[in-house]
Amino acid sequence: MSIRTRFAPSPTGYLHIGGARTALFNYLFARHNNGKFVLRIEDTDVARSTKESIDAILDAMNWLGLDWDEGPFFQSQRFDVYREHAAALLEKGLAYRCCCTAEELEKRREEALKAGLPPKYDGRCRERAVEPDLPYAVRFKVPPGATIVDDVIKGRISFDNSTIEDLIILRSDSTPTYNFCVVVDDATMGMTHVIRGDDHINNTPKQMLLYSALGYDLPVFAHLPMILGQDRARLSKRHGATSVMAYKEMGYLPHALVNYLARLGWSHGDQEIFSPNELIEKFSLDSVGKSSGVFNPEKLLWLNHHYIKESPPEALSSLLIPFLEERRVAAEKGPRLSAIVKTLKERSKTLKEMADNALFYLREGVEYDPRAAEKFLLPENIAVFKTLIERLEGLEAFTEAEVEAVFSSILEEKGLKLGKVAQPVRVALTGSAVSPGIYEMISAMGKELTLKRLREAVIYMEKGAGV
RNA sequence: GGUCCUAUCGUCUAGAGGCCUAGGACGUGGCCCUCUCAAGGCUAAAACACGGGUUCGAAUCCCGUUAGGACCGCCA
Repeated sequence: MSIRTRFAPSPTGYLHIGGARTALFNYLFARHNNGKFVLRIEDTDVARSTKESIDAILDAMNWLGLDWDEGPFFQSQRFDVYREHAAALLEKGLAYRCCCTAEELEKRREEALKAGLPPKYDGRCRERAVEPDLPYAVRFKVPPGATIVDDVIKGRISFDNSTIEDLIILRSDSTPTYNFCVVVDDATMGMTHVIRGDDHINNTPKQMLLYSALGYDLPVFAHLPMILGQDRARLSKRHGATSVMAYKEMGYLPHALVNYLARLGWSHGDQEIFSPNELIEKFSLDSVGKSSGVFNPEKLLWLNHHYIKESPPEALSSLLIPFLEERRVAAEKGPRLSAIVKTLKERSKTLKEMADNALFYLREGVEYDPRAAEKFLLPENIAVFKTLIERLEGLEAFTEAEVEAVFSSILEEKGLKLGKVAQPVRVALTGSAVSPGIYEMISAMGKELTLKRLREAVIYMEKGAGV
């Protein structure tokens, strides 16, 4: 039988890190097995579901490259299917009408909690003979016995049915609830494997009971351990960015996030770096760990830097443009962007950082850092600068090698160390005492801009000499 | 409170009874390289939660303790 998995987010917010990993594992498992990966939107809570959330989730899935084969299916469009299933259960006496009001139930729950008792529905409508003329919800009649979950990741887990309450499957407005929809959908959509967060473990026996009441075959369950924040509590906003798209905005590469998430809870020996295809090829539920893991932004940053270093400058350039526009500099005007990017890859951990580092290349004038100027733009350097300008002017291609040759000749003639010349030139060209390597930077900057800035620096130094 | 899950360096993890004086990676410290900053190379510190078993032998199996976590909605 062909493998089918699904990712089923509820559209009540953006796609977060935890959801993305669940989606990724479902995707990888399906792809690895040449199966199908289905996207389903769980929007039965009409009040909380929004179109914006749906779009946001789809955008994030696309950005991560988690393409799905079927869907998105919407539960809100399948209410008839759920009602038919509920009617069948009612018919067979496996479900019943409950007239308790939400307020009553809430009150009883609080009292039970206060008394230290399990806040479980007492089943008072279960055996009632007559149906009063009142609004009702439909509850599933949980049978006695025990339910065994054979989880691929966690192993065998046993639940005593007496700890499970008669859950509502249809609300009093006749809309279906989560546990019921999941079962009906997973069964009718032919899911072979249900891979989800282990916060759903306690739902699993309820769902299994529903499968059997409905007469459907069980899927294989695989419960992924949670992703925690630094304080080991479930990952949430207060731990920092949890939205997938926030990482895009911070200048992360999608595959860096994917690689990071894959290794959080899954491993393949000592390997850390996986290409997308390698992930598909090597993924297996057998090597998913059981214990929850702490989200580590530093390691993600390292991976991002790794992939920036590996990426061709041309690809990076086009990704960088939106970040440059954000900073109101036009990339087209400056030296060729990919030449710039090439000098920045080693020292930019994110695209955002790279955009900041690229500013000195692209802005009109140079703004000297006072401390750097004070230390390096000294009158004694005027002569060297003039020689340098002269010789650079004579260059044709302005390659890194040519530039280096010019520096070498001057250094040798004047008996200077490179540092004595490179630092002042660096400040002259960038305004800062920190920058990419001097030859590569000059080459990337191009003849015209380099000479312009060197000449401006000479003027600056000449003024300083008079003071 | 009840149900359930989990437990190897600070963090992610390797480890499926002897290969473990426990390996890799991130981070941290040091050294090297060096035109600054990076990158890179080398190196150091750093862990089997605890207590009982089982076994010739346990990080690995079993039990208990402890500690974390999740869930207990007419939310999903």
